[in-house]
Amino acid sequence: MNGDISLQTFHRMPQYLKTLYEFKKEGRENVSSVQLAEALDLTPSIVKKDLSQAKIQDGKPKVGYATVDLIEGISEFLGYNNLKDAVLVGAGKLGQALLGYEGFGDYGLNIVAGFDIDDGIIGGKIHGKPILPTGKLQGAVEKLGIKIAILTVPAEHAQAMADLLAKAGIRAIWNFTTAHIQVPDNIAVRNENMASSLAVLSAQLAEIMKKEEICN
Amino acid sequence: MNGDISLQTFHRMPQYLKTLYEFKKEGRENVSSVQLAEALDLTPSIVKKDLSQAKIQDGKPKVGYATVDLIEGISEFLGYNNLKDAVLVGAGKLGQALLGYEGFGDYGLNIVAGFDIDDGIIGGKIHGKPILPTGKLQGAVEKLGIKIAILTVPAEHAQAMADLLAKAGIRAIWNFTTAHIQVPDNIAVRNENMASSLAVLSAQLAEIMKKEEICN
DNA sequence: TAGATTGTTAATCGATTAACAATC
DNA sequence: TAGATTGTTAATCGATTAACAATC
Repeated sequence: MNGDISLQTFHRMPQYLKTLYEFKKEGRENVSSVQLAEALDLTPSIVKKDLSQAKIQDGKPKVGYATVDLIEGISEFLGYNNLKDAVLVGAGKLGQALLGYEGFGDYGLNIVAGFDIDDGIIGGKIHGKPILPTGKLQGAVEKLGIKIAILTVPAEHAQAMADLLAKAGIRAIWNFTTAHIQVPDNIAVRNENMASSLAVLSAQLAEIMKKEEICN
Repeated sequence: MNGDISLQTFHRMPQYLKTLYEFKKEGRENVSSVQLAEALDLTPSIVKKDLSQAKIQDGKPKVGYATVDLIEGISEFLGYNNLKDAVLVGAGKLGQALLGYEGFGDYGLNIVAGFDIDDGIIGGKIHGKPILPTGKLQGAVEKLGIKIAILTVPAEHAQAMADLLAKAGIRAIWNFTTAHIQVPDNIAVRNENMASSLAVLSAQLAEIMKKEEICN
């Protein structure tokens, strides 16, 4: 049913939603593809294509889309209305920050617990989330039928932990480590690789600095 | 000079580097595009293209690339050898986690200070980095000639802060907020949007769960 | 030498953009 | 009605993949 919608489209949806909330706050009852595109530095074409492919709600020629209906439609489309449980593996600095990140609820994600090997934090709570020993990971995931894991362990443990997660029945791994993990193809992986992101930003910066030099 | 190298190539470079370090540790003196591709789930074609476009060091037919030379070449290419200073704006939970992230040094990035408006943390240090009032941001950036900023303020302040950063002479913004920021086109922006990433992962998960359903 | 692997060119693929008929 | 905007189709663009001559 969504197999033909590109992942790029999914990537833009939360941005549309955020913009729509702002428009709603400003009292706009309708929005056009041009307005959405301008707010997000996109083209009207891509906005129209995304919305027409993905959503139940139709726009009206000359009027645009009804703001609140579009908000509801995209929220539904993204599954923000029914929370999905997740576990977080590796409660170090980054893991703790993510445990305390309040935005996830808005995005339909509920972290039920963190797992770690450090006895100093096991048994306690961080930002209200219980920290359990890694040994209990598989049992908890199986019992609760959890499909999503956030991976924030040190890079050298990433693959071993991914294997364990796979065995436990996890079907989506949000990988915040710098390691590339190998998983069976019935598991989705999304890499949040800081080093890669920074490399791209640096390249863009170098390009800009070069241009400035030329112009001086 | 690098204007014709795609940003995708830059994105893959740190992954090559990481893999090469592992290969080196295993004692491999040479690596082929096939080996690199296998380790990272890429095709040999893209590896060869990336390396030939970006790098000074040539591979040898039948042998491959010299591991240590390739490491050196990519490190140089990515600018890991000369640290670039950066400021971090917004020392909340995520900001603090990034202030404490030790990996940045390896990637050529040095965070010199964090900025915030909270008197409770201003004047102190977090993970060894001084926290200064936002009012001192512009002066510090100008004086030190800093070009890179990490943006971790609440979304509603993102645009105002981006404007301030632009005025101060920042040329690259690593945006960790969910807000889309508008900047002049002599400033590079890299968005690290959790909501967008999660949307993509959820879509992939939904696809997988659908397949499993069909097969049962 | 024979065969593996490079570097590069041409073909493919997929996503974005442009164009336009339909329509409110 | 006239004009703005949708939804969709065709054209463009860029990145990946496949193919292959060069070569160690």
